[in-house]
Amino acid sequence: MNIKDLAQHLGLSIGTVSRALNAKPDVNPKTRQRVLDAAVELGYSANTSGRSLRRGSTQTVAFVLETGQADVRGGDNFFMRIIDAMQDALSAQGYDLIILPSNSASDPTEFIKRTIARGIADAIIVTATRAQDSRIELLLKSHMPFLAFGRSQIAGDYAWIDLDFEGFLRQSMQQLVALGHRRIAVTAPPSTSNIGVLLHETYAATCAQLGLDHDPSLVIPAEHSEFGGSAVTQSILAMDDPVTALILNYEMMAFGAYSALRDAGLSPGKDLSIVTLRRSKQLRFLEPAVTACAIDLEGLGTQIARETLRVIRGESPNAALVWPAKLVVSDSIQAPPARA
Amino acid sequence: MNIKDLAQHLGLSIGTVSRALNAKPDVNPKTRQRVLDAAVELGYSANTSGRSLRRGSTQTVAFVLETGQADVRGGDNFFMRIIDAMQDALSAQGYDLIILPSNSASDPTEFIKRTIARGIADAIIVTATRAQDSRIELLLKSHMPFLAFGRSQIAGDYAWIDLDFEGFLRQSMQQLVALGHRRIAVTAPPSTSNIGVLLHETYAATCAQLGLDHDPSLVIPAEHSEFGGSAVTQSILAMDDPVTALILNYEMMAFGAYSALRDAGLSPGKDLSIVTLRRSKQLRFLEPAVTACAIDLEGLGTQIARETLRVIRGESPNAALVWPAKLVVSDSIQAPPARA
DNA sequence: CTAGGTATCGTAAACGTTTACGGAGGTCGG
DNA sequence: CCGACCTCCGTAAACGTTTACGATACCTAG
Repeated sequence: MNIKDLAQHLGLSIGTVSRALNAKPDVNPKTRQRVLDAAVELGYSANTSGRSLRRGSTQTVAFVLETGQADVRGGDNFFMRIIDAMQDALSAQGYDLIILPSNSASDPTEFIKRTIARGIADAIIVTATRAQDSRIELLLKSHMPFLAFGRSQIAGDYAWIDLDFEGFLRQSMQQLVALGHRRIAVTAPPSTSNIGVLLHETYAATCAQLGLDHDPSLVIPAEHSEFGGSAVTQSILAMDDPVTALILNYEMMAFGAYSALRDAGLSPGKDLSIVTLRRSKQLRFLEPAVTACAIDLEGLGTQIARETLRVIRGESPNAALVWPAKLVVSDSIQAPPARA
Repeated sequence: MNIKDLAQHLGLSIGTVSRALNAKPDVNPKTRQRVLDAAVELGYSANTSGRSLRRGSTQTVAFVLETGQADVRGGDNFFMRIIDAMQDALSAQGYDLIILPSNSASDPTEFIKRTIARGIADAIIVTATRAQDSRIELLLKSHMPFLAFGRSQIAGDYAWIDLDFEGFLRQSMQQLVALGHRRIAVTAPPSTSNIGVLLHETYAATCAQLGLDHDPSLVIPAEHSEFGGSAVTQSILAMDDPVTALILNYEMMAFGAYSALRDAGLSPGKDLSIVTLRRSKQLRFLEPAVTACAIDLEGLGTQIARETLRVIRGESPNAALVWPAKLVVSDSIQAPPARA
């Protein structure tokens, strides 16, 4: 079912049919309607290869999902909810969204290079960004329109959007200090990563602001998993100078933290206050309810789509965008226990 | 960076360059190597549109992910692990994998129709199949190579692969009966769905086989979520004639079941035996450890990829394939409590 | 030495679209 | 009544590949 078949069936030339389908001006309204009717009747859709070859654009946005990342595997499908919203926003503008799984077996940078060269999409969205991210350097050098979901330390004029880790940590610490906590631990990725740096800086600044002693060793590296949560909790319980609150930068760690506390005969909230980054469906089954941020994932998805389209169209995009996270307090944070 | 640029840079014609890149016979081994070296040096990859337009095939498999389904949202990224393995198996054969998110906003059948017409992939994999699935009818009618991940009641010659729900239920009931259970409940989707029908039939057959009274009302419809798990548990606890074991056909329901039992002052395993479909990472934090099936998701992914390639190549595929699920017994099933 | 064969490469057509350009017919003002 | 303009449509080139076919140079057997 080509455009040629469609044209023959209508007794028209393919040029006219194409113009009719693409709403070009110089075609008789009556014939245009005839063409449109025949198209839906015969189930014609323009062949993607032919169209994008001629147009030089694919009308497609590629979302590169690093499937090996812990953040993808855990959680209540964080990414799927974002992608759903992106899909809606993009298709409203005539764009398609495809997800490209980049697994750990292949080099992420090579994957991006190949994706650019193949010309499969008009823009690329990269996730799981790192501080020194060669994918971003590559995208900048190749002048490929792209958006980074997650910040990086690569200099240059490009758009990125990320969650408000800073606001999350600041709000958490404020709440905890208001309850009387003085020694607060927070998990972080290794300090070489950009999130790690950000959390360290924010921790120091907030300590100063709230009048806490700043002990950098309380920013504790932890694996992004349930097991990371239990490991960091155990290490905290073994400390000489007791910590009374723990802030987790990945929500699934809460499962590990709760179970480590129970194994030690302690109860979350009462013996150790727990805060985690994002409210997710699974967390609702933890008792007491865990204090976490409400993050509008659907809004985030549409925002990502919008920014990406602006990059494609060459409009000056919001170069840096921090997506708000609003802390919702529950019973997992309480006043610190009386000193033994 | 066209093939033309590459050819000019090498002082060759584009025909020769193309033949060299595609390992065609009539090209000098020395020039071939020269071409390959220049290609990696200049970062050349064949433009997808041009190639697939000429070839008539895209060397791409599209995995249509129904992002609105509960099974996608829950779990420890069931699909991502499958997709990872598919990716490896497909790229080893020179194929690419793209994921097409089909969200609830659009009609799934229209989405498939458009995907076919656009000619974006050589084969389509559909998920979240239903008993009467118009997508499968459409794919059959259009002669598009496809594979259904999940069974359906649509007649026709097509390949599908699905988890072994039947074996799961049979193994679970055998174990439970061996422990002394006589009244066993099992959750199921509405009986109009194919899984619902399958579970009903298997339940009846296994009851007969094991000498249990067959009470069809013990196949209980339940929502595929944590809340579905707690709802069904509560309804069981309210029964006059007590049920001593509960089999959950979706793993995340275990969270709900455990918390409902705790709320009633009961303990899982001791007061009510619990079995669930799949071992997932999150479940490890439930106490006692929940009895569930080990399912080789990576193997499943490679199998899906293999079958899809066979469909594309017109080789007779394994039309129907049930992927094994092996029950791993833990402390969540125990002998039934003495009758009060 | 020549005819035929082989190895290697260039040429050009084709895939399905879009779009600049031109042409035929009709309308209208002078 | 005639030239100018507008409306509508067909023609053909172009996008980047692949591949059938032909061409050249070289080699070998007779």
